Amino acid sequence: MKPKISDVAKVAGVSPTTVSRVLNNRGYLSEKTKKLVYRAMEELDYVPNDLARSLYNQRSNLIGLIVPTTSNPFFGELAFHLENICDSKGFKVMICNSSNREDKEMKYWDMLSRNQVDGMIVVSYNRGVFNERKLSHPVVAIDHYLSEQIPVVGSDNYAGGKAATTLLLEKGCKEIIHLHGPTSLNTPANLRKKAYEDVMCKNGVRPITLEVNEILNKQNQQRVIEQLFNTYPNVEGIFASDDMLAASVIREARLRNIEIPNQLKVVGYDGTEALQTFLPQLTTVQQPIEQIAETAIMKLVEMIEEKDQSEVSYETRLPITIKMGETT
Amino acid sequence: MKPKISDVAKVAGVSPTTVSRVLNNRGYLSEKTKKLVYRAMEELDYVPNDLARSLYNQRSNLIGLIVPTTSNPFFGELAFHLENICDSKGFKVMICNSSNREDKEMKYWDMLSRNQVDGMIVVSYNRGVFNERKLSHPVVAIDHYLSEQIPVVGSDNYAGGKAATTLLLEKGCKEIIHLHGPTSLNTPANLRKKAYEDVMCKNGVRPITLEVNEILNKQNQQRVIEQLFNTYPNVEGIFASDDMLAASVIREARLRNIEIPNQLKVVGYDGTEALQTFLPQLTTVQQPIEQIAETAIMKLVEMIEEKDQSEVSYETRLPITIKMGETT
DNA sequence: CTGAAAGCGCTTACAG
DNA sequence: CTGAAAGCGCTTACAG
Repeated sequence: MKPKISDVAKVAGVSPTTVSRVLNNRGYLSEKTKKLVYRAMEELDYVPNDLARSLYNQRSNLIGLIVPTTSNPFFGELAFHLENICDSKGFKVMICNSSNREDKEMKYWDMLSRNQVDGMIVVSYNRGVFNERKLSHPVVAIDHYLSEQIPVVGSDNYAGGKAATTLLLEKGCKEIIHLHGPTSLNTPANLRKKAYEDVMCKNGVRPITLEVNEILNKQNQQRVIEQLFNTYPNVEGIFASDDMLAASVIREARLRNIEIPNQLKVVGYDGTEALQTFLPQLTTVQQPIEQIAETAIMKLVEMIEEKDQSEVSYETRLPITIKMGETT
Repeated sequence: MKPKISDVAKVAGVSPTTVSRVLNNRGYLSEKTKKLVYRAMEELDYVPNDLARSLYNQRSNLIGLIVPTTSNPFFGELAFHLENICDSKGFKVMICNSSNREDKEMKYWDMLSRNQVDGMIVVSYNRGVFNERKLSHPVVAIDHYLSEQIPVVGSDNYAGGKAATTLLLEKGCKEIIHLHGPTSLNTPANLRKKAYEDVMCKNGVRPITLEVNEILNKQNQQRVIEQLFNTYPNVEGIFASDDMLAASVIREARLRNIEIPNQLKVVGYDGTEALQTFLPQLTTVQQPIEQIAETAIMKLVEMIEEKDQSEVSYETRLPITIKMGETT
C-alpha cells in the first residue's frame, strides 16, 4: 500500500494535522517537527495524493483542452504552448482530440466536467455544441465563437488577410484567388476572407473565393484545388487560408508544371514550426501561436481566480507577421 | 454549489446509497426507484465527481503521457493516437511536454504520481532519469530503453534502416551517408544506424555516419548538415534518421544547387501526416504510428489490469513501410 | 430491494 | 506550536 499522511505521522511521531501543515507549509511549525516530518516522508517515499487534496479544496488545478487533433501541426504546437504555460502556473492539462466531431466534443466536455476541471480551452468549429451547454466552469475559445459567454483569442485575421492580399498585389498578380475553409461557421477566421475581398475591391479587382467545405478532409481539399486550376488556368496568385491548403496548392501546381513564383505566387496562413522545417520556402502569414496560448491561459486564469468575469474582454486579436519565403 | 449525490437522494426521496447504485448500475433496483433517481439527476443537472470516485476506488483511469513536444509532428501524431485509444478504453490522458529536458521529465513524473495515474507512456531520450526511479505504477516507453522494467514499443528500426540503405544502393548511389541522432543514448533507434552500416559493409561500401548531438536543436542540425556537404561534396545518397533532418538536407542541397534526385537522393524516417501534406515528395521510411500507439496502450492496460507483468513482452518492433517519393 | 455507517486521503476551523 | 474532529463526494460491505 502506498503510504498516506497518517503513516508519515506515525513514523514522525506527530499528528496527521501537523504533517499536512508541513506539506503545505502553513501555520507555525517548530524546526524540529519539520525535520522529523521530512525525514519520515523520505523514509516512506511518501507521495501526496492530489486527488484527495483536490476533493477537499474544491479546486483541481486541472485545465481541459479540446482540440481537433494534435496531428495537425498548428494544434500540436498550440497544445504544446498551452500545456507549457499551464505547467508554469501550476496547472495540469487533460487533453482531448475531438477530430472536430460534435459528438466527441460533447462527450469530452462531460468527461472534463466530471473530472472537475477548473477551466477549459476549446478549439472547435462546431459552435452549436457549446452554445447550449450551461457553463459550470470558465471556458476560453481559440479563434472561434462558441457562445456569447465564451471569450475568444486568436490572431488578427483581418490584418493577416490584408497583408497576404496586399503582398500578392504588390508582386504584380492580377488574378488572385482565395481558398477558404467553410464560411458557414461564424468564426473570426472569416475575417481573412473579408480582408481579402476588401483589398481586392479597393484595388478594382474582382475577388474570387473558393470554399473547402469540410475541414480535415483531404479529398475534399484536393477536389476544390483541382477545380481551381481547371476553372482559372491563368490564376497568378493564391491566398490559402492555411498552410496545409497552400502546400496542396503547391503540389498541384508542380504536377501541372506551373512555375512558382514565376507563373503563380502562393501565400499561406499559420506558419508553424513544422512548416518551417518541411516547407520553409512558403510565404505565409505567421500566427503568434505562443502569444495566443499565453493570452488564452491568462484570460482563463483570470476567470478562474476572480469570479467577476465582466472584466475579461470578449475578443482578443494578436498581431500577425508576414514570413517572406520563395513562393511570392 | 454543485449538486451532489445526497442532493439527488433528497429530491428522489431515496438514500445516497441507492443513488450511487443507480449511477453505477449495480445491485438490484426497482424500475420505479431508477426512474425517480434519473428524474432527480436531470432536474438538478447532476454531474458525478470523478475525483471522489477515483479516490475511493483507488483507480483514476488516468494515463500520464510524457513527450518531448507535440509541436513535433511525430509526437503530435503519436499523442493523438494514444489519446484516442485511451479514450476508447475509458482512460483519460494528462499530457506533459518535457522539451526533452531531464529536470522537466522528473517534475512531470512526480506530478503524475501525485495525481494517481494508473500508468504512464513515456517518450524520452534521457534514460538516466527513469532508470533510478522506483516504479509505483506501470510504464511503457516508446522507442527508447528507459530501464529493465519498462517495456518498449517502436517501429522495426533495423528493417527501416536496411530498407532505406538498400533503396539508395539499388538506385545506384555509391557514396551514401547516414545522418543520425545522438548514439550515446542506448536506444532501439540506433538499429537504424546498425542496419545502414551492415548493408553498406555487405555491399563493400564504406559506411559514414554523421551524428547530430542534440535532438530538437536546429542550429546544431544545420551545422552538421553544412559540414556534411563541405566534407563530402560528391555525396550521392543521404539516409536521414528522421524526416526533419531529411527536410533540412533537401533545403541545403537546394541552396547549393544540387539537384534531387539526379545528383543526390534522400530518404527520411517517420512519415507523419504533416510530412505528407507539407513535403509529400520525400521518400521515407514510414512508422506505423497508430499501431505503435495501440500496442503501447495494450501493454500498459495489461500491466494495469493483471498485476502479473511477467507476460508482457519487453520489446515490440512493428513493421515499417517504405513510402516512395520523388527524392530517390 | 434499500439504508446507515465507515472509509478513500486529504485539509482546516477550532480548541488547547 | 500541536491535535481531535469534521467534511470534501463518493462507494461498498453489512444488515435488514
